[in-house]
Amino acid sequence: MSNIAQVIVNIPTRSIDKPFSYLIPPHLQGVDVGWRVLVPFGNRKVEGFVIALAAERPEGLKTILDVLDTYAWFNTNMIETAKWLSTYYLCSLGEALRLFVPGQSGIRTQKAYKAPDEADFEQAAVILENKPVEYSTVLSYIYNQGSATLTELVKLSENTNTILKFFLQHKLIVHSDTVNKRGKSNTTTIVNLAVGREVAALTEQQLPKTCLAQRRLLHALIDNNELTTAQLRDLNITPSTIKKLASQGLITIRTTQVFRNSYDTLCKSATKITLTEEQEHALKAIIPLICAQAHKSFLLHGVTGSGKTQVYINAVAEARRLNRQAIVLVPEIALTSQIIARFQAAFGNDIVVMHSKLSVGERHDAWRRLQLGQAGIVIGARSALFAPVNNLGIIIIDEEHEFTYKQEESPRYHAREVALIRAKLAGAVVILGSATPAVETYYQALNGKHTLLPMRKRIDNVPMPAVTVVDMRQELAQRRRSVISPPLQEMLAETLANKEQAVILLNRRGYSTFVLCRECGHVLKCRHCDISLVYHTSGNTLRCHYCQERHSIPDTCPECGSRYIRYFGTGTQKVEESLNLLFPTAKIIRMDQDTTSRKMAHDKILSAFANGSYDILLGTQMVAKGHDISNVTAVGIISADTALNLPDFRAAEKTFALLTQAAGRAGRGAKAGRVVMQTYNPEHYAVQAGAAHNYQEFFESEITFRRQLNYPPFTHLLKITVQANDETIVHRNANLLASELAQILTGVDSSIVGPFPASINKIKDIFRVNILIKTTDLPNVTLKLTDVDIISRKDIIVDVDPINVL
DNA sequence: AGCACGCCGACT
DNA sequence: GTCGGCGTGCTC
Repeated sequence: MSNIAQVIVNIPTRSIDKPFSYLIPPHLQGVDVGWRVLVPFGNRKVEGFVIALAAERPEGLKTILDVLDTYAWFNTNMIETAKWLSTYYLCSLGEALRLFVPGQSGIRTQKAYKAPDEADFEQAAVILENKPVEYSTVLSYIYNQGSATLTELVKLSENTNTILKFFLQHKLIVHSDTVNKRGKSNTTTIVNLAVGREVAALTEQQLPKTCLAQRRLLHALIDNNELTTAQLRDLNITPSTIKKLASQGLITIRTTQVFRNSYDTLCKSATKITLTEEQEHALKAIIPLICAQAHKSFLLHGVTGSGKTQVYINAVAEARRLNRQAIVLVPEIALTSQIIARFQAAFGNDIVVMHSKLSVGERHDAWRRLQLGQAGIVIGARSALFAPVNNLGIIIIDEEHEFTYKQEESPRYHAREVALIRAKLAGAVVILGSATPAVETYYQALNGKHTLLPMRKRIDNVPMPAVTVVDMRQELAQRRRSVISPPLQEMLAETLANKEQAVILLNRRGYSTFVLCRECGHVLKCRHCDISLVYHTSGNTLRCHYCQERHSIPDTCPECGSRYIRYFGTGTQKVEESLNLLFPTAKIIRMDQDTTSRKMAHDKILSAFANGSYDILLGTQMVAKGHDISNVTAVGIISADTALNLPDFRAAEKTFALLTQAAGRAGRGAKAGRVVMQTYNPEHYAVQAGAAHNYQEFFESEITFRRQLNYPPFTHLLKITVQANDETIVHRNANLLASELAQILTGVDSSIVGPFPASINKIKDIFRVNILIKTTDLPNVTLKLTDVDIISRKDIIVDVDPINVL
C-alpha cells in the first residue's frame, strides 16, 4: 500500500508549479487524493492538496503533519477542472485548486519561534554577553514560553526583527509556525442585554451623539431580545462596538452551536405555474439529458420577459428529483435579488446563497452543507462555480454574456468556460441564458457546440416596447441643445401624468473621452484599426490604443468640415438637473457609483423606486439590470452610443446588450411599454438592431465585422502585460519579449499586435505595456509559452481570452 | 510567497 | 575588517 502523497502547496504564486512528495504517517493512513493536509515546507508550515498517491519511496521525504478535514475536500471532478483551468489560463495548479477553498486557504498561519532541539545555552550566554539587554529579553521570552509568536515578540522590543534574524543565524532559535484551522466552528455569537430595558434606554440617551453604532446596537437590543451575528452585520455593528458595550457590562455575549444558514425560508409556494409553449419546448429538450446524466450545453436565448427563470427552476427541480445538485450563477448578487427570491420560493432550504459578505466560516458551513448533500443548490456569483458539490447535475449561467463572469485577477478564468469543462467532467447539463448572448456563444451555438433554444415571445404575449430613435444630430441642427430631446420629454410628461414610472439610463462609462462631431456624428477613428481615438492630456494628442499611432486634433471635422468638434461627456448630475427643471414636481432618484457606494444601497434604491416612492429612476447601466417593476412603462436612453465609441472591439456588442436590457425594463406588466433612444449614430447596426429588438440582425453585422478583422470567435486573443517601475525599462522589456514571442511562435498560426502602452499605462507607479497575440491555435501558443516558462516571470501577466484588450 | 545564501558599499 | 543592501534559487 502506498504511503507517499503528491501534494500541491497552497501558496499563491505561479512560480511553484509542481507537486511535492510527502510521507503519510501511520496515524493519518486515511489520507487520499483530494484531502487537504498540513505539510512542512522549507521552514514553514503550509496547506497542501493531495492530488495523487505514489508508490515509490525516495529518501529524505518530510511527513504530513496533519489533516484539515476528516474527508476529501476535492473530488476528482474538481481536481480535473483545476488542472484544465491551470493549463488553459496559464496559472499554477495551486492557484487553480485554491479557488475551491473558502477564503482561499483552510489555515491561518502565525509566524512563531522556539528553541532548537539541541539548544546550546552556554553558547547562547557567550553570544549574548556583548549584546544589548533587549537581546536577552527576547531570547529568554522564547525559551521560557517554549514557543512565541512574532506578534508577542514585537511588543518586547523595537528591534525584534533584527534580533530574531541574528538568533536564527546563530541557530539559537528556529521557526515554528503556529497554525490555526479556519472556518471550522459552527458557532454563532448572540448578544443580549445585560441590564433592563429602561436602563438601556437611559444609557442610550446619555451616549454622546457621535457614538452612532453603540446607540444603534442598544436600540436594536431594546426592540429585540437578542441579536445574532447576521443581524448585527445587517445593522453595521462591528465587533469593537460589541466589545465596548460588553466591557461596560451593558450587554452579554454568548456563543452557541448553530448551523449557519442565512436563508431559512421554507418551501411553501408550490403554486402550479402554467408554462408557455416555448418554455415547455425548451424543457422538453433539456430534461431528457438531465435524466441521461449526459453532458450537454444549451443556449437559452430568450427575450427579456420571456420567462427564462422558470425554465431554470424547472430544470433544477428535475435535477433535484434525481438527487443531483445544481450550481446557479448570476452576474452580480446585489443586482439579482429577484431571481434569488424566485429560487428561494421554489426550493427553500435546499438552497445555499453565496454572498460576498459571508464570512469564511459561513462560507465553509454553506459548502459543507453542499458536500454532505444537506443542500442541493448553490446560487451565487462566479465563485460559486467552485462549490464542492459531489453530485453535479446541472450548471446554470444566467445572463451569460455579462463580463463579470471573467475574473480580472489571476487566475483570469471565465466562468462560462470553466462551467462547461466542469459539467463535461461530471456528465452534467449546462444552460447558458441570455437575451443578448455573447457573440462567441451564439456563434458556437450555430456551429453545434450548444443546442440553441430560442424564446421569442414575452409571457402572456406582452408586446415588446415601442422604440423611438431620436437623431441628436437633427436636434442640434434644429438648435435644440438640451440633453433631453422633445420626444423624450413628451414621453416622460405622459408617463408622469398617467402615474406610471420611468427609467432613464445615462450610459457613461470610464473617463476616456471620445471625440465627436456634433454636426454629422462622425467619431474620430484610427485609420488602421477601426477603433475610436482617445484624447490624451499629456501632449494634447489623440491616440489609438491598438497601434500606438498619434494624431493631432483637427480644427474641423474631417467628414463634413464642421467646427463643432467636441470631447463628449455628460454626467448623471447634469441630467438630474435638467429633469428637475423640466418636471419640478416629479420625484427623481439617482443610482450610480456615487449613490450606491454604501452597502445594500442598490436594494434600497430599487425597492424605494419599486414601491412608488419615486417617479423616475435615473442612473448608469445598473438601472438596466435585473429589476422587473410592472409600473415602469417608459425607458429613456440619453446617449445610446456612448459605449459604441469606446476603443474596444466589443463596443458594438456592449451597446447592443445594454440597449436591449434597458428597453426590456419597459412594459413588464399589463401596460404597454415604450422607449426613447437618443443617439448620434442612428444608422449604426447596434442601435438599429437594438431599437428593433432584433438579435439576429445585430449578430449578422457583428459576425461579419469580427470575421473581417480576425477577432474572436474567429481567433483567440491572449494579452500579455509587461510591468516595470521604470518607463524605459518596461518598453525595452516589452520589445524584447515581443521579438522573443515572434521567434517562438514561428510556425504557429498567430500574429502579434504591439507592444503598446496599456490604456491606464501607469498604476501605482508601475508602468504597463501590452502585447496581444491573435491566434487560431491557442493550445499550441499556450504550449510554446509554457515551454519558455513565461508564467514564472514575475513582471509578466498573461490573460487568456481577455475581456479588456487594452 | 518566504526565506536562506551570497556577493558588493558605508560604518564601528 | 563587519553590517546589511537586495539579487538568485529552493522549498518534498
